[in-house]
Amino acid sequence: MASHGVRGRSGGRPTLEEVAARAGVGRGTVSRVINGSPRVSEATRAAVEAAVAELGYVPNTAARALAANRTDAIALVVPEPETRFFTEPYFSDMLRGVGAALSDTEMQLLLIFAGSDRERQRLAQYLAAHRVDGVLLVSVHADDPLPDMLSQLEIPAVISGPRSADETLTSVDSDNYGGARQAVEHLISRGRRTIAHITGRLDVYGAERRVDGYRDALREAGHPVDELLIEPGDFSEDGGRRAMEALLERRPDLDAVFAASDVTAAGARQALREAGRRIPDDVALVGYDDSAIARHMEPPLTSVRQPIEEMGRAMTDLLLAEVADRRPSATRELERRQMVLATELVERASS
Amino acid sequence: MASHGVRGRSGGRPTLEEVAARAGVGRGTVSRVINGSPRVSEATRAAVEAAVAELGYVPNTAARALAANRTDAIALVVPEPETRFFTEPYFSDMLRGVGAALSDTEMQLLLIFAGSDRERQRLAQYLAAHRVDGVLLVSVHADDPLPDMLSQLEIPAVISGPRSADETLTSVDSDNYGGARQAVEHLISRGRRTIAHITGRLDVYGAERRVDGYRDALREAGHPVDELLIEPGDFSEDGGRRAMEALLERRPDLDAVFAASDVTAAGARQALREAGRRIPDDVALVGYDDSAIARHMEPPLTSVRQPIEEMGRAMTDLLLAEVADRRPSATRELERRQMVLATELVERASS
DNA sequence: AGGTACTGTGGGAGCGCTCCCACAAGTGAT
DNA sequence: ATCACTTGTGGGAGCGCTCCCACAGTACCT
Repeated sequence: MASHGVRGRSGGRPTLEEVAARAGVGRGTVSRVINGSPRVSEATRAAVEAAVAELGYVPNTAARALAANRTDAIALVVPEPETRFFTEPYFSDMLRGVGAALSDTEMQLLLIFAGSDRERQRLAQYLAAHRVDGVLLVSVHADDPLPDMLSQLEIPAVISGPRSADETLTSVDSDNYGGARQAVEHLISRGRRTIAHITGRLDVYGAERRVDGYRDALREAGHPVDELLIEPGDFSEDGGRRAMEALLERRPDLDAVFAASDVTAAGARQALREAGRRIPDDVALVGYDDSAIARHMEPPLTSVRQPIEEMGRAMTDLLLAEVADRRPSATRELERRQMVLATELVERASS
Repeated sequence: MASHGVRGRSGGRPTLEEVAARAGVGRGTVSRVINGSPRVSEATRAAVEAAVAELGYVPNTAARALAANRTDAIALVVPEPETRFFTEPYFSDMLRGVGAALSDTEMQLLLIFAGSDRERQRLAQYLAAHRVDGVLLVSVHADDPLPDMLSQLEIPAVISGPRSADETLTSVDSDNYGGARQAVEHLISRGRRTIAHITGRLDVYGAERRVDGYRDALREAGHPVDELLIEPGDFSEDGGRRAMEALLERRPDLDAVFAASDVTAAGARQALREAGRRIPDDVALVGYDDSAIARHMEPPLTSVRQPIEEMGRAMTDLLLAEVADRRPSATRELERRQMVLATELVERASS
């Protein structure tokens, strides 16, 4: 209650003003040194730095945030329940990349889960309060209102996996098209002739691009594209199994399958087994994601690896650039950017 | 819905002052309403709330933090590399508990990894800047300077697992002593007579307490405590195996083992197998932690479960209480608290 | 000599809040 | 009537920064 008046002028944390007095310069000069402005003479800079060290000065983030209208923090928003976050290696890889990109920055990372309605409510409040300078968005569903909310609030955001070909947000994605081509070209090079494709959920842009890659790879190799060899799946194991059954019925002569995810491939594998087809002898199988499933499948699954950690790093770099671009000092306008990272085919025994 | 119309000065967000003007009251009154002070008449409160809604007012966190000298955020500090965080269920359980306790609060949770030296450096800077109101500390090693740093900075902190019997920080722990007793009493009740104990790292307080529990349980059941039956381990699988080998050599007549962790038990199991002992027929085995290992072991391992999620919740509640206690409005001084939560024996086939 | 450009510096004016003092108005006791 | 409270309210004085304008000093032109 008695905390009125001079709040421990001797015991409290030193302020800019105190550092300035100690160094025998003005407040503005100390601020310039702290913020690395080039407009300070070498001698002055040294004096200020000495004073900072002597007093153990640490800038007050709140004051800075208030005056400069920034927070020096970005959020990684995961619109999933925490469980998935811990279960799927995707997120930990992503987090590692983000962390790496941030490690030589002043930026603080906030991890925000928005799986439940309640959490989403909180998040909305949080964003409305502009408590972060930017947002990294991963694993966003097509109809999620989050991206638009961010646009409206004018909060810089980068999304992993654009929602469509003309995504308005800056995005980073792996080369779904190229990855699919790699898979199919690999199968062709192994002498497979009748290559089927079990797609992902086609309202996911990436899944669509994989179909495009599949088609073009066949076409360019001079193979006809038979629409009967394309069966929609939904990234799930069950979907993979059903799709495989349908394919076997329609084209029992197929000798290879490219599945849009490892999980889908696992489902397809079951259906193949039940139909008495051997992998890879009768039918070669290729998945997508190079997840743990791929390594542990029997036989181990050839799969397309996405550079998730790199994606995290790239997303962060792009976001930081956008954030920097909003600062008063910035001049040029950044154009919309869509970055695509190369995939890699990991060959295993299934093909 | 009206929030688009009144966008006034260069797209800025409404301020307290603007809300006050709109509601026809003073700035102080709006502040009181926002902060739920009881000293506001019903009519005024309603008018202010209407104005807040109409303008879509959201408090500026930075301004609040600066004026009130608080951040409305706490950190969960994990002094481990990220990998462990994602691998061990301990952390996700803990996080769930913390999240639950925070969910009806204004508090924001920050997740901070401090595994590498570099990260620790950052953390120190972060804490020095008082960017959080309080800190939750999990998995702290005995010689970690972090707790002292927090005391010095006068940042409220709660630690999971006290470092010693007279831990200076508020702490939450599971009942290591009681858990060990449960394990040993269970073995006794199953008719086991010669019960060995493989300890954890004895510089960890909790491990020490488990030894105490082991001793007391035997003593109270009228069994002699044979020091030759106590073999130090280090929580690792390899340590468990070596300890088991030593024990088998010294006391080949033993018929039960209480291991200080599931991982240790896994190591012990290997040594037992190699010595041709059957579990549980020849030797009963009990672990500690009730981790995934326990469930998947062959045979499934009886183990002592710690209520980790509850611990997270309790830690958070205690921390919030301490933080509230530092606020200017608070009067009473909180005493140092050490909370201990009960464990539960999960019986499986190994005993 | 004056003009025009820099570079480096000090410090005023806020940023949007919270805290607290002052004070009006109401209540009930003398 | 006065006094002593209480309740509700307005608004000043900061919190510790950043931004930016003013201005001294120096340099290099015409």
